Amino acid sequence: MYKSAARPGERILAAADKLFYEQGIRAVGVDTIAAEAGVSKRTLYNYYPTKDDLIAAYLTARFKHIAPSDAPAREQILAYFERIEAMVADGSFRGCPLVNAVTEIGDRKHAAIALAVQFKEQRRQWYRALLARLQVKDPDALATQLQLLVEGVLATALVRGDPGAARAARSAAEVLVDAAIARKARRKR
Amino acid sequence: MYKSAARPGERILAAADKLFYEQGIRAVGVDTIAAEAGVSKRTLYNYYPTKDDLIAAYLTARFKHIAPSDAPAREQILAYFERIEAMVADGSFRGCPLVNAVTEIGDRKHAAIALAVQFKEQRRQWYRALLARLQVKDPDALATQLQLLVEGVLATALVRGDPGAARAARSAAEVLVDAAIARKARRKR
DNA sequence: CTCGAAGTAAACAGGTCTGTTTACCTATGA
DNA sequence: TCATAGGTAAACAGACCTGTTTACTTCGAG
Repeated sequence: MYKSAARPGERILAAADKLFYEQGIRAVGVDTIAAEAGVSKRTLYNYYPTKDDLIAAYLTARFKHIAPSDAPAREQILAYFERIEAMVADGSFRGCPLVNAVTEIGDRKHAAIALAVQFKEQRRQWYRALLARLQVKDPDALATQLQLLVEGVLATALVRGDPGAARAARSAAEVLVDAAIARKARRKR
Repeated sequence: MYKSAARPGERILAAADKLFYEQGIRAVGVDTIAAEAGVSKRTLYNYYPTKDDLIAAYLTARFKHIAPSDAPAREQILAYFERIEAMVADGSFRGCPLVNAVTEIGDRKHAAIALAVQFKEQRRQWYRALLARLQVKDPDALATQLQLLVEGVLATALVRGDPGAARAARSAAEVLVDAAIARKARRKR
């Protein structure tokens, strides 16, 4: 490994990200991560005192906010499904890291579970805000439904390895959103 | 453990089912399963020569066909979401065993992955047949979409532990199915 | 130039895992 | 009666896990 490609902390996190995601949190030992990062185990434990700390850092680092955009709300929502399709299609897709972590961890009090709940809710609020701009009747409920489609795509693509599910989800989202908009229009009449 | 509650083979499978599902496949060792079943490790390995065999048996045993019914197709579809809501609500829900297995296993050639793909497809065909009875335009695509909602509920309930997602999925399914039926009717006009 | 921070390599402790083996026990049917 | 199939209990092999420790090296700032 190239010693000075990046600082040790970053190399460790990059190695953990790669291995945890590809093989699973429980399947990868810290020895393997240290080797992949080109770092001694001592150094690894210097940066992340326990494996759980490294897991939490891995999950935290993976999720950033969606960049806000001025594009029409309906297009933003549908574009998100296309982004997911691209993610799923590139071959290395192995499911949602947060859901996987919840599956693998078991202990409901682990920091990773709270992180997952928090992130999923944040994403749901992103939908909710866009739907509010479309003035649909119940943006909260519809946001939940759109997110169910997203989670469904992630799980299905994990099992089947096929990005077709993402397209199906996009068109389902279209139907749901347009039905909600139509209902609003009908109400206005 | 009561020695003659059932035959060893069944007791082992019951113990594996409980522990694998509650704690995860990787989290549970064969020692633990043998102890829970009240059986020596020797006997366990007599019935299931490797842990992988036991995993495959666990997953196979969990999934039965849906009992065929003469109820109206639309009602059957919606009732399925209510069954899932009940599953999710009882507190011990820990996600879909097949999806969890795929997450935990990693090796795409493991028998469990083929089992998961096969079962999910079988379930999708169940939807497809019901939708064909409703004479919607594209039963195949809609079947996929309904299944995305189901998978979404399972994943979301795993993370959030909340059965509300199942109700949201039910009403989304209602909108999707009714939109497809309406489209058919419009075509006929 | 020297001192200290940060790194390496490698062994170690104590635990768990899968799977095997040994020695013994017990019930049943010929 | 007694052989045998099927069971128990417990130790064992060999691998891998997390986390610690020891002894040595490298390098940059004062």
